[in-house]
Amino acid sequence: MAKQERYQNRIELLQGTLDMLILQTLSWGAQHGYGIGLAIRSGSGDVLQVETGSLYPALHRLEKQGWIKSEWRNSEHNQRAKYYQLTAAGKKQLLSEYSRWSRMSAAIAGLMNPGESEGQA
Amino acid sequence: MAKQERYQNRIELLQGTLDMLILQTLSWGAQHGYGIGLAIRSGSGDVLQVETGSLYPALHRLEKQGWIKSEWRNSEHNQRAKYYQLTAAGKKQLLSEYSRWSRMSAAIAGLMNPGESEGQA
DNA sequence: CCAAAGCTGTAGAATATCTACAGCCATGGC
DNA sequence: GCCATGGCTGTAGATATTCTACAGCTTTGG
Repeated sequence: MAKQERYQNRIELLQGTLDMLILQTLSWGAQHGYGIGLAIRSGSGDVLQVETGSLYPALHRLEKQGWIKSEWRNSEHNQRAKYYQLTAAGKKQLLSEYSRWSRMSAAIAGLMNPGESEGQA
Repeated sequence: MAKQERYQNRIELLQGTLDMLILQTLSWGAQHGYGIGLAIRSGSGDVLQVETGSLYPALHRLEKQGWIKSEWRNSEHNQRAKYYQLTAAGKKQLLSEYSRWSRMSAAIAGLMNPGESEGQA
């Protein structure tokens, strides 16, 4: 590799959180893949965005795990779309992933803001 | 693959945050790799832990980027150790990564707790 | 003298995300 | 009628990060 090319993969999500975000979106009701992507994007104020090349493989993965199940229907726009909904196992999984996320993000926040209880203001 | 074997790679960190955590640790003063690992672990109340196979490659990566620089010294325990310290570029990088982290974790929190301004308590 | 702890390192596996490409259908404007 | 655009699903391959597992050296203490 003559050129090192410093070729940052732009990652628009925190890795490991996509599954949780999909499950959370579905906890508001059945939805198709395209709609899930839009919901995550708009629900985060355009901060988080999922590329289709990440989204669809993730949906297939989650379905294979039994956390979501799908059904072909017609969308609002009269297009064929695969609607997903949470299974009971998926609800459990969502709780579990959220718990892990909470624990870890709190730990990181603690490391990044040490002495937060010191009330230095 | 006859057996699916569901073989979860246990990830004890949120992917993409290790560099930030290392830089943050070094912002408190020069430290060697082994000490950085301990600091992250104890500073997070044992929630976050870095394996040596993740830690040392990360340090080499950061040094190659010019965000940290190293120097061999003797440790408290009279062992040869490579002490790292932040460069000016590293301080900038830390701010940048923290900003990205804050933005994204806030966005995720918003999605996971919709209606937080609804003050239902 | 030897075990345990301190300290650094590499190789290879597993996985998640991205970029880039591909294709189909429906609607609306011309 | 035609075509562009948007809605919708999907795959292949590149890239990056983390982990597991291994390897080796030094110092101190019993």
